[in-house]
Amino acid sequence: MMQHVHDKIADLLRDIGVEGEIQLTVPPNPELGDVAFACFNLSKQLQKSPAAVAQDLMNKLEAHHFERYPLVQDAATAGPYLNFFIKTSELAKLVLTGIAEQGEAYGHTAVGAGKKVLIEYPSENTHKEFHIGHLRNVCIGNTLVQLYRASGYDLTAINYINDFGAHVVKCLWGLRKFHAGVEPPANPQRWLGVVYAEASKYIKEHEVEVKPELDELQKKLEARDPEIWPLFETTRAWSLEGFKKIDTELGISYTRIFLESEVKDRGQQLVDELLQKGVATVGEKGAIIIDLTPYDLDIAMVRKSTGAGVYLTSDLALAEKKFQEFPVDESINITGIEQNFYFKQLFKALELSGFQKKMTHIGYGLVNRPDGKMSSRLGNVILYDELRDEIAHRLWEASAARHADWPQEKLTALVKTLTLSVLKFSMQQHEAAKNITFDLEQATNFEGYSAPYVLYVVARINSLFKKAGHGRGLMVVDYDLLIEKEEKQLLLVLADFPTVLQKALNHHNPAVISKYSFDLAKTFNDWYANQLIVDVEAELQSARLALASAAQTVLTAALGLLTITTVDEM
RNA sequence: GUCCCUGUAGUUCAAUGGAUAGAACGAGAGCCUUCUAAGCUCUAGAUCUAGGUUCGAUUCCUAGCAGGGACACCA
Repeated sequence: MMQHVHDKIADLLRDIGVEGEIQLTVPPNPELGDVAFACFNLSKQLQKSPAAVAQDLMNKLEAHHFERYPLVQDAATAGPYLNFFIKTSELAKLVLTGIAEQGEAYGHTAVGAGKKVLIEYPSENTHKEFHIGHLRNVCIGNTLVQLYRASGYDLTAINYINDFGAHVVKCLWGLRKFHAGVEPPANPQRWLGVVYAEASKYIKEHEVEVKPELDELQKKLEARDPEIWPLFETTRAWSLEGFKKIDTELGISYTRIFLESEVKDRGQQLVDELLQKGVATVGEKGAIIIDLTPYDLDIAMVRKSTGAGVYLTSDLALAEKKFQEFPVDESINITGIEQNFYFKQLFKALELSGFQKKMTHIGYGLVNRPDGKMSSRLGNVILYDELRDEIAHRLWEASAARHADWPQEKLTALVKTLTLSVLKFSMQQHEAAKNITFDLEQATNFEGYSAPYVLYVVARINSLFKKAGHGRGLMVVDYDLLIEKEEKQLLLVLADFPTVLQKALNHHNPAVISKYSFDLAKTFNDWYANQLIVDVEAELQSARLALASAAQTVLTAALGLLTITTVDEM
């Protein structure tokens, strides 16, 4: 939409003799104009000062130019810049009719039409806890799924669960050593995480003595030895059920779960094949490796000296299997950035094995605490359940205080939606690839850059319509009545949404959407605080409600991409 | 030791090489006899250091310092 405006201005600039690529930006201050054209490049070509070039262009602008481009109302120079003012009523017509026609599909494109993509997340580990790092993975993954689909891609989500690694061995070992015959508590998935942490700590401190036991246990597990297999299956089911519950709560829907245990044997076969082909070689202590040093990727181990597999072993087979089951053009993995190097190795190893599919790794930043990093071993991880319950508790207090007259069920429903919105927003409000510091106090502050701030605006707009007794159908709107500067600012923000969506996709960064939703809400609040919307005469009311409605549509669409549900009242 | 990422207000974060470096929280001062005050005004407050490239550097390059991560039997 804003692209359309820029195209028109670029056309106008060509009419007055500007050649080549035209880049337009936004002036720092609306007083200066709505769209800026910087004259630095032209100044070089023409051997004139940028300010003189801007002035020359300005002098060439005549009345008939503005007649031909009704979106452009006026222009002015400001030093080296030629700034354009957009006509609010024309912008309103363009933006409001566009949004009314497209609804929540506003901003969607077809750039990915005909392309099949597989996205793999959140890839939990059984027998471990589910903490807010995993939550961030889920939230970012969910949004990328929405973004790809909104851009026309045929996207399939899968989940590769690691149920067969050394972490499982440690947990099972710990269960037998410290909790033999113990009945599991109410949430066994979470309990396994505790046992894993306990076992890891013990193993770290007694490595030399217990190492042989662990190696032995891993061999038995991979051989499906009946001595350990039933315990494995029982406990794995606990984890899988727990994860399924969380996944459902957070709104993930993948079409297939791959388990490491179902591909590991094939992975071992592939290692043998790679040995024969000479891609893999025997390294230190008899471990099997792929030498990636010619590619500056060190050495990748594909089988331990004990004969047991590692992640890479299984990942080779997974790649083979998933492309067989899903004939896609590209496969995307979402994991923490600490695996960036590992994925470079994996992709190179696959390439050397003869794989020729496009594979992308998206690494998201870790979640740290204000007092340092989270680690299972330090026992300071923030668990998903605990965080959710704490946020729900604080939201309940705030909501109950505001709505003393609401029945319990209504409050419960509100708090449930708000809790998820807060969780999801807090995980996506900063650049995806960057580590973030998670502060509970900040996450439970429902003012400013937060989900409740944005949701509040949606509720406010509902309230406006309720007060006006006005339907949402296509209103007859006199766009000439929208003349206030706050209205223009709001229209400009609305017009920018399609660009924002593209940027978020290109950078694999949901924060672009979060930031936008906040900016839009803030721009609306500025208007709301300065202009009456309902308590004005009928025609003006229609025009303003149409604008409010568009703002609500776009806010809902933006939040929808973040898989955040809005509320009617709060 | 090698490689990757990051250094911006007290704190958490923004800023395709461009105009006066933006927000939010926190601090201080205000605004509900107008549509939801989970809101809105106003004030104070920052680019790690030293060089370089450029008309112009938070952004690009080099070096240093600081933090994080990864570097074959961990996941």
